Amino acid sequence: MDIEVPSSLKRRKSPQQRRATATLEAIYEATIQLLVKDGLSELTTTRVAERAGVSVGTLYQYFPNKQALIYAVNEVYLDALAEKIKTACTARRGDVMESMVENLIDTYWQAKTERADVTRALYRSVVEMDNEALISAFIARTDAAAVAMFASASDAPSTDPVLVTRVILTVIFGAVRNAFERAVAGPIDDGLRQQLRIMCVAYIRAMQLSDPMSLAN
Amino acid sequence: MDIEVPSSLKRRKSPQQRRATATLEAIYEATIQLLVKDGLSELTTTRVAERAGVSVGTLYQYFPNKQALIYAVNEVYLDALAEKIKTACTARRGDVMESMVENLIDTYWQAKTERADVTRALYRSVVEMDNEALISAFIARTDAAAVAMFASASDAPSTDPVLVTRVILTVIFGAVRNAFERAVAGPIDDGLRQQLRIMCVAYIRAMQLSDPMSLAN
Amino acid sequence: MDIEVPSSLKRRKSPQQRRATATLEAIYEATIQLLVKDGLSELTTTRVAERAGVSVGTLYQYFPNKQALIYAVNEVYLDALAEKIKTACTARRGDVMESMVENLIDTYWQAKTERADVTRALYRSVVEMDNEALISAFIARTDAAAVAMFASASDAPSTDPVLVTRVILTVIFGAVRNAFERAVAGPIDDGLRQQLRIMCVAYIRAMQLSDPMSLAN
Amino acid sequence: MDIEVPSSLKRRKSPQQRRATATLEAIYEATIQLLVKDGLSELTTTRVAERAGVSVGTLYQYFPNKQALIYAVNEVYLDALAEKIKTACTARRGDVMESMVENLIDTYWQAKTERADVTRALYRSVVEMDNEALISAFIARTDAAAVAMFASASDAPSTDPVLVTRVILTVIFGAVRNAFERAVAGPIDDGLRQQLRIMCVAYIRAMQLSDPMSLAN
DNA sequence: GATGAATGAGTGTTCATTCAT
DNA sequence: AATGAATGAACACTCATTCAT
Repeated sequence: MDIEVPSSLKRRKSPQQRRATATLEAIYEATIQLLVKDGLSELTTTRVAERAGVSVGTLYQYFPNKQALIYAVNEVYLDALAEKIKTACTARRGDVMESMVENLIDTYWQAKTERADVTRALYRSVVEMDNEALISAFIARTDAAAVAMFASASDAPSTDPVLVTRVILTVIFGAVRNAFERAVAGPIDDGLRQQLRIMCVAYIRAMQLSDPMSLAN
Repeated sequence: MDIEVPSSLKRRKSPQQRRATATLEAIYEATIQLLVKDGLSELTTTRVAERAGVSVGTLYQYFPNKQALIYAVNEVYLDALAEKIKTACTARRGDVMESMVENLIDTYWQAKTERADVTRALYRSVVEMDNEALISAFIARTDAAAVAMFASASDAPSTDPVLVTRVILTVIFGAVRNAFERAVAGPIDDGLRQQLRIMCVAYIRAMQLSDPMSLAN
Repeated sequence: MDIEVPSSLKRRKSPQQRRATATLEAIYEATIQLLVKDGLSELTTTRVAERAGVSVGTLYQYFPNKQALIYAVNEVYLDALAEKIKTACTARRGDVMESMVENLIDTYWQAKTERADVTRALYRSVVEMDNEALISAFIARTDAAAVAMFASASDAPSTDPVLVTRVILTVIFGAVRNAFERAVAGPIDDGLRQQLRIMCVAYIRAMQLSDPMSLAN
Repeated sequence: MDIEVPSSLKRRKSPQQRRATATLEAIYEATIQLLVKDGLSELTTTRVAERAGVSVGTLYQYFPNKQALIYAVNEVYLDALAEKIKTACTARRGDVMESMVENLIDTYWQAKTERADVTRALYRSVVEMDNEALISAFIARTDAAAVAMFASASDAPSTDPVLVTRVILTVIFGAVRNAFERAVAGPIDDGLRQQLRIMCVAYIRAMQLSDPMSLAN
């Protein structure tokens, strides 16, 4: 189920010096800016280096190839996103299901929405083949965090909590992405968020009702 | 709201002779096959022509540029998909909400799933800029069809049927896409479909209950 | 000195039927129009055929290749021009040198100027290699006509009439071409014509004076 | 009156290192050689790079496109030519008209004649559209230099010195070009030069005589 | 005779990547 | 370590020409 990070995509050197970190940062930022501005097809290593204020040679000191650069940018983005979700999930441990889902939706929505242009740009850039590993990793992490959270719920339905969790995440992640596609370039329809909360809550209740355990109460 | 089809993407000539139709068909098929096999980044016009058994020149007689080819393939795919959904929606007019959603989910799921590799390949190929027009058109058509269907439901909730419809479609389309991303290359988890039905039904019931009209009864 | 017309540039069939003549005419006209409008580099056989209202196949029935088409257009143009000059030269036989030159200048000037855009377009299109044969032929014909005229002059200088003639033609043809280059796109400076007349007349007088024969008088 | 140099034709980088200068030199030389050998229509960027001993990529580092390459070659040629003329004009300041014209003719003739094959090749290559800017610039420079020279003549005719100058240059430049066309591939008829001198001198004398000022003497 | 779809060699141009300085 | 000039494989696309209908 896990997908190995292809070794050809690994960063070349870890930035141990302060200068290196700054350079790396500049390269990331330049990449994202260009992705937002012109899209993946217009992105060239030369252009990235130029905007980052370094030479192509330097860029290649940090990344073995273009692919790895895009991979890294997505990795940073998804890592941060996964981290936010994980934090949010940890904070709600022991709560009731409903507030858990609502919080989950809000966290994800907020994260995706606050820099909509970047979100859109990266949605498009992930297409490249080997980035699948990234997505798998992201999904694995978020699944784990959410499963742990929901399992700790005081009103957790006994029926297959993993399935329920996965369904909820699939719906949230998917719906948000679709919302981005619907809003070609403009702002994301915020009405959807409220409905998503209603829907997920309704789903949880339905699962709780169908639960043999809950009948006992 | 509508996005014009960029004229630069229009097909060059419509096939009027039988031979031309066959040629066009072969080009579409070749494109899809290559997209499935090697992905968008490996797709070259020469390769497509080769596999289609025609010369590059011929390919360019039908499509003004590579972009237009990919556009056309996606167009055919999305048109067929939209048509299927429309037909399914029309068939269920006057039914109750629940069976409508379930049918909608099954139809879409079936369509996306029966040639999973093609679905995946096209999900990836749509990235290219101007294909947004296609997606917008697809969304507009399916929204319209679904709105009409749900409006005809005997138990339609009076509250904002357009919103409800849009939410449902957003969730279905999004969840399915996410499911494809989760299943890197393998088969799509069919368990999700059942849960999606449950969730949407639960959502509809919730909407009906919150409906001021329904309280009257 | 004479350059053979390369056989590969010969027209394929002589238009014996009325229809053929009309077609040929249309092709010539279309070629010139396109040359004027977009220049040689934008000229394609398909485009010419299209504008001429025939199929490419038909065009190739009349011309073995694109080169031959351009050759033919220039040939028609230069033949007509040479003919005009010849006629003008014949008409002035027996006249005095001065009025001969003036008439020659006016005739050439008029011919080149009345459709300046065509003149310019053809100046540019002649570049193509094999068209040199055309120019040589044109020069040979006009030289001959002018030599015959000047030789018949009542005040012809005895010194090398061929040389004098050639010089005069070289200067006239050259100066006019240069005038076209100076007037990038606008009208040709008509002041030059008057000066050209003055200059050629002055030259002739100078030649007559330096003439040993004339000293005798 | 002035024509801007189209920015698309500008050289990409000016050579700052010694090696770069050598490379640029090699590219120019290769272009001219190929132009002389096979003409403009056979000139391909690959061929040029090959002969210059560099890769196409390198060529494109210096020139944004093929057009710009041809432009640059012509520019170098015309700049050098204009410079020669300017120098010659400056040197003769204060002289009498006759020796000025004769010197002008000889200078131009010499410059055009010493590498006749290159001259011929470039005459043909200028055709391409935007090179008009070059010609305009060349004409402007030479006009200015010649006007300044003739104005300084001790026997300058008072009547419209600009017109006289322009006429003389038009005739010289034009006649030389026509001489090249007459001599398809062989050497240029040197007899013409002598006649050109006679003609221009005769013209100047005529202008001086017609001059109201000169009657006073 | 006329048509125009099909051909495919050929061209300009890009851009990821390397490596001498 | 950093640079950026050089590389050249690869690609999209054109267009003169042919030939089956």
